[in-house]
Amino acid sequence: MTGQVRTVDGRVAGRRGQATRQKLLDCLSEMLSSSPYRDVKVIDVARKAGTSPATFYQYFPDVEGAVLDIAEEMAKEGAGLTDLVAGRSWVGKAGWATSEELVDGFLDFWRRHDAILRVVDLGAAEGDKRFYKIRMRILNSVTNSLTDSVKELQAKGKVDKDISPAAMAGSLVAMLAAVASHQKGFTTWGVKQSELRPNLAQLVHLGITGKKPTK
Amino acid sequence: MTGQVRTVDGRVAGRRGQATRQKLLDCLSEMLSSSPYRDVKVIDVARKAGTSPATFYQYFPDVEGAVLDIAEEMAKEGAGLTDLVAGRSWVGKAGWATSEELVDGFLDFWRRHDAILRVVDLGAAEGDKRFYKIRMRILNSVTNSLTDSVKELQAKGKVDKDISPAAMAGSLVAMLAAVASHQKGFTTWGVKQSELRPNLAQLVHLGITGKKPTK
DNA sequence: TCGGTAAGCTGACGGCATGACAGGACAAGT
DNA sequence: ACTTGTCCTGTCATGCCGTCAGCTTACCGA
Repeated sequence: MTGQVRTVDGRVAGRRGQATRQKLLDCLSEMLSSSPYRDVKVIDVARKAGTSPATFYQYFPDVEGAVLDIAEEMAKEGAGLTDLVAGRSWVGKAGWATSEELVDGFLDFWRRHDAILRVVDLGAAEGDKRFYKIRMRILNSVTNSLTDSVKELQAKGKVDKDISPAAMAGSLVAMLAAVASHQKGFTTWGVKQSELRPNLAQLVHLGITGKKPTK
Repeated sequence: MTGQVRTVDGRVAGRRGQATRQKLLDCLSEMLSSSPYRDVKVIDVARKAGTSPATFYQYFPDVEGAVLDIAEEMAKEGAGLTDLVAGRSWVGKAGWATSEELVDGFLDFWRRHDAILRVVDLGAAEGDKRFYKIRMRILNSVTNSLTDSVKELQAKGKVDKDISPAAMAGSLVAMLAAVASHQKGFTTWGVKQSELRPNLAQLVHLGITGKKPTK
C-alpha cells in the first residue's frame, strides 16, 4: 500500500538505510522526551545516533518532518483505540466497565506516547493541517465510536434529543486527551491517579448515557 | 509590591525602556499567533519592533523568558475567571445559567489568549515548572471555586460521597481548556460552535451536580 | 547653561546549527 | 578483482545566537 521508504533525494532506502533512518527516529523520540521541543536540534539527534547531521537530512527535510513520521507510526497504533468503545454496552454494570476501560486504555496510550503527542497537539493547535489530521485520526477512532453510541442511545429514547452526539463525544475525548497529557500536573497538584480514573469514568458515563453509572 | 522592571544586566528601566520592552512583547505576541513557536526567532521579533536583536537581549534572557512575561500578564487577567463560579447557584435554572456562563467565559478567555496559551500548555506538559505554575494559577482560579461547589453540594447530600471534588473539578476544567484550544478543530470537523457550547455546559452541570440541568 | 551620570541602543564578532553537495566507503553480485 | 548502486560524511556558505564595548540620548543638580 504505502510505497517504499525513500530518501529526500528520491533514492529507495535499502536495508542499511532503513536501519539508520529508524535509529534517527528512535533517538529523536528519546530527545523529545527529555528536552523541550523548541530546543531539539538536528545535530544533537545525529550525534546521539552516532552519525552526522548530513545523514539526517538525507532521510528527513527537517526536524518537523521526522516528527511527522513518528506521529504517523503512532497513529497506526492509535487506530486500535476504537476497540475500547466499538460494540460495547452502555447499560448497567457493563456500561460502567466500558467507561472504566475506555479511560484506562486512553490514559495508557497517552502515557506511552507522551512526548510525541505533545508536539502533535501543538502543531494541530497552531493550525498545521498535517498534525491536525494525525491528531484527528487518533481521536476519531474513539470519537466516531462514541458518537455512534450516543446516536444509538438517542434512537432508543434513552438520551435527550437535544444532545449533539458529535459535540458530546468530541468534548469527552478532548477531556480525556487533556487530562492524559497533564497527568503529572494532576498528581503534583494533589490529585491521585487512583481517584482521577474513576472520576473520569463517571464523567464519561454521565456524558454518554446521561445517567449515573451502576457500579 | 513587585519591584520595578529591570533589564537583564540589572539597570532599572525608565519610561523609554519600558516602552520598547512592551513593543517587543507585543510583537512577540503577534508572531506567536502567526507562526509556529519553534520558528519564532529573536531577530524577527526585533526586526518587527524596529530595533536590534541586542536590544531584545537587554530585556529578556531569551524567547522563552519573554513568553513567560507575556504569560504572567495574562495570568493576572485570568484570575478574574473565579467570578464565573464563585458564589453562584447550582440549583434549578440558575444552575444551568451558571454552567452556560462558565463555559462562555472560559471559551472566550481562551480564544482571546489563544497563541500564548498554546505555548504555556506545551511548556507545562513538558514539565517546565514556571509554565506549569502559570497554567495552574489560571486554571486554579476556576478549579478551586468548582471544587468548593462540589464539596458544598456533597455536604448537603446532593452529590455522591465517592466523588473526589478536586478530581472532578480538575477534569472538567481540563476539558474546557482542551476544547477551547481546539475550537477551530471542532468547527472544521463539522461541529458548530453553537452546538458545542450547550453540550459543554451540559457536561459541566452533570459533572458538578450529578443531575441533568433544568433549562 | 553645562557637565555628569545612568539609561538606552547598536555594530560587530565568535560560535554554532542549518542545509547542500560531491566524493569516498561499503556491500552485493559477476 | 571489478562494477554498480547504496550509504555516509567532510566541507562549505549562510544565517541566527548571544555578548560586549562603545556610542547616543535623557535626566538632573549645580
